[in-house]
Amino acid sequence: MAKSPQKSSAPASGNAVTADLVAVLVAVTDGTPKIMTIAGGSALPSGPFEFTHRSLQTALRAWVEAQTGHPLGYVEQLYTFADRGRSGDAKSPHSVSISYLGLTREDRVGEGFEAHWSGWYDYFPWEDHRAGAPACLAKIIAPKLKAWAKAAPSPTLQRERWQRCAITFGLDDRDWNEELVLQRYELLWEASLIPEANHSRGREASVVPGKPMTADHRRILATGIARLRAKIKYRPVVFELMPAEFTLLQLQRSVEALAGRLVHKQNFRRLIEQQELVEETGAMAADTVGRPAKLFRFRHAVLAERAVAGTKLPLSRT
Amino acid sequence: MAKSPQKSSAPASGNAVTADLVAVLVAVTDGTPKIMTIAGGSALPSGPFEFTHRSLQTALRAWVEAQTGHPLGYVEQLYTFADRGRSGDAKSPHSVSISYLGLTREDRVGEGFEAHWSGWYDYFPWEDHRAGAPACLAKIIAPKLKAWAKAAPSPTLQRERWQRCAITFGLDDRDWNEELVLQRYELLWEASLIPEANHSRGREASVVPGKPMTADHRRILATGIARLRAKIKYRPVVFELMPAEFTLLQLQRSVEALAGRLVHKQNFRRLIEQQELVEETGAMAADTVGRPAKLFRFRHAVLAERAVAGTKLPLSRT
DNA sequence: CATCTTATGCTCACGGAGAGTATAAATGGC
DNA sequence: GCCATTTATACTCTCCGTGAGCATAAGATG
Repeated sequence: MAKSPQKSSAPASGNAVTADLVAVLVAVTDGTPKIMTIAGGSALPSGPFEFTHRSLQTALRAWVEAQTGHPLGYVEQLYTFADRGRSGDAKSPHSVSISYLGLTREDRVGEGFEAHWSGWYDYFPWEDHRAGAPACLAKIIAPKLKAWAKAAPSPTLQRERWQRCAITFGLDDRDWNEELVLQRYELLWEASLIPEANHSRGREASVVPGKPMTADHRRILATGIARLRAKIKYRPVVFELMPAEFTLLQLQRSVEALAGRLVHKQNFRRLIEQQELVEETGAMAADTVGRPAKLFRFRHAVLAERAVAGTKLPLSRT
Repeated sequence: MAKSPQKSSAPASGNAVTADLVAVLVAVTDGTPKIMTIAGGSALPSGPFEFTHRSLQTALRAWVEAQTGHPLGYVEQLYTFADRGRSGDAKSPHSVSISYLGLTREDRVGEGFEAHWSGWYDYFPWEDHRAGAPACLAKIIAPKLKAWAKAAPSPTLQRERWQRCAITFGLDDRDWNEELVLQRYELLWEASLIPEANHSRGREASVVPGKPMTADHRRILATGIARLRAKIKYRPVVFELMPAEFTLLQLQRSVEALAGRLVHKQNFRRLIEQQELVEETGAMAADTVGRPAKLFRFRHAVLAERAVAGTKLPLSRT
C-alpha cells in the first residue's frame, strides 16, 4: 500500500496484477460433505477472472452453472490472497486470488469437464468427529505435535506451543471446537507436518494423514469449511445443500456431516421446528427402515420474515 | 471466471488489473467511534498495493504505522470488490479493491498527512441508538422508505418492500438489530435515498441525512462497522481500542459506542469479570466525578489460554 | 409375535441472561 | 459538616434456553 490517492496516483500499469478466482463448492450426499475438485482431486476449481461479468459473484455463478448444469444456491466470498510468494517466481506478474464458498444441491458435473466431487474429510481426516475423535488424532497427530512442542528452544516456549496445540486440537481433555479448522491446518503447517509446506521437503515421512493439494488450495478449503461450520449455526444455509424434500433425520445428518460431530436428535428437531424453518409436505419418506418419517421442505418465507433468520443448532458445547 | 487452469491458461497480461487497498481504521475517543479519513472526510484512506511487501496485511500495517506513528493493533480483511462499474470507464484497467478493517488505540495522525479522524455516525446518523432511536429515523427515513414501498408496482411487492424495511430498520415495533448496518445502507441505496447512487442524480433533495463519500467508500465503511459490531460480541477486540489502563465504565462506553446501543451496567461488569478478560492494575482512576473506579488492564494471556476467547457482551436482545 | 429401527412427544434440571435493589465511596454546593 | 449527586460495586430473583434422558408410536423383518 502507498499513500492517499492525492499523493501518489501511480500509473495503474505499474501495479498490474492478475486476478484469479478459486472456488470451494460444497455439496452433501448421503451424509458425506463433498467439494468440487479438478486435476484428480489435487486442486480446487480456479481460473482467471474475466471482466466480462458485472461482478465476481456473477462470474462465479455463471462458471459453476456452466460446469455442473445447476445453479449455485448460495455464494459467499471467503478471502483474498495476494502474498508475494504465491506465484513462486518473483519476476512473474503478481496474482491476486479471490476465493469463494459456494453451496449447491446437485453433485452431477456436466459432461466434458474434468471436475468431480471429493469427500472433504479426505483432505482433513482429523476433522471428522462423528464417530468420536478419529484414531489418527491420538495416534499420529498428537505425538507429532508433542514432539514439535518439545523442540522449542526454551521450556516456556515449549509449554506455550503445547498449550496452543492442546487448545486447537482439543487435547488434554479439552473440548473439541469444530470451527477451528483453519487454525488446526496452520498449526500443522507451522509444525512442518503438512506436505505443502516448503520446509518439509526432504522429510516427507514426518507428515500427517490427509490428501494434499496444489499450492495453498488446502488452506483455502480449510477456510471454507471453517466458515461453513460457523455459518450453519446462525443462518439457514444447510437447506441449500438439501434436496427439495427431506426428512428431519436427513437434515440432521447433513448438519452433522458439515459440523463433523453428532447432535442430540430430539433437541435438533425441537430447534428446527420451533424456529419454523420447515413445513410438512404431507408426504412420507419411502424406502426406509423403521417408522416412516414425514417429509419436510424449507420455508423460503423465513428469509423474508426474519432479518438474521437464525438457524440455531444444538452445536454449542456438547 | 473461466475454466479450469488446464483448459485455459490465458496469458496473464490479458487479465491484468490493478490492486487497491482501502482501509477502515477505527479508534474510539471519549465514547465516539472514529474512522480515519482523507480528502476532508469524504474518502477512506486508500492507495495502490505495492508488492514490495510480503502480504496485504503487512503492507497495510506498514502504511498505517507510517501515517499515524503507531502500530495497528488488529487487522482483518473485509471484502474484495471487483465490479466492472467501479472504475467507471470500461476501457480503463480494471481495479480490484481489497478492503481491510483495522483497530488502533491512538488517534494522533503523523505530521504532513492530510488524514484525520471523523466520527462514524456522521456518515450513518441512523445507526446511533444510544439515546434511543434517532429522530431522523422516524421523521425522515421511515416516511421515505414507506413512500418507496408504496411505489412498488403490485400490492404484494409493496408489502414485501415494507416488510424488508421494517425488519431492517426495526420499524413497526420490531427490535433494532445493530448488526444490519450494511443491509440498511443497501436498502437506502435501493430506495435511491443515498446521494452516491447514480440514479438519484437530479433529485438530490430526496435523500437521507448522513455525509456521503467517494465512490463506494461509504458501503465499505458500513461493511466494516457491521463486522466490528458482530466481532465485539465473541472476540476480545474492544481492547485494541482501549488505552493500556481503563475503568470498566470506559470499557462499557466504548462497547456502547461501537454497538450504538446501551448495555446493562451490572450485567456488563459481571460478564467481563467472570470471563477473566481483565485484571486490576491496583491503581484507581483520577480526575473523576463520583466514587473512583478501579483501573483495569486487558489480560493478554486470554488470547493464549482460550481458542475462541469469547467476549460475551450483554448485546443479545435488550 | 418378538425384535429392530426410526420417529416423535414429553419432562426435568441446570445455568446463563436480563433486570432490579441496595449499599459504598467519592465530589461539590450550601 | 450536611446533603445532593454521581459513580462503583455487590446481591438477588426470575425466566427461559439448552442439554439430556425417558417413554411411546409406527413401520419392517424374521
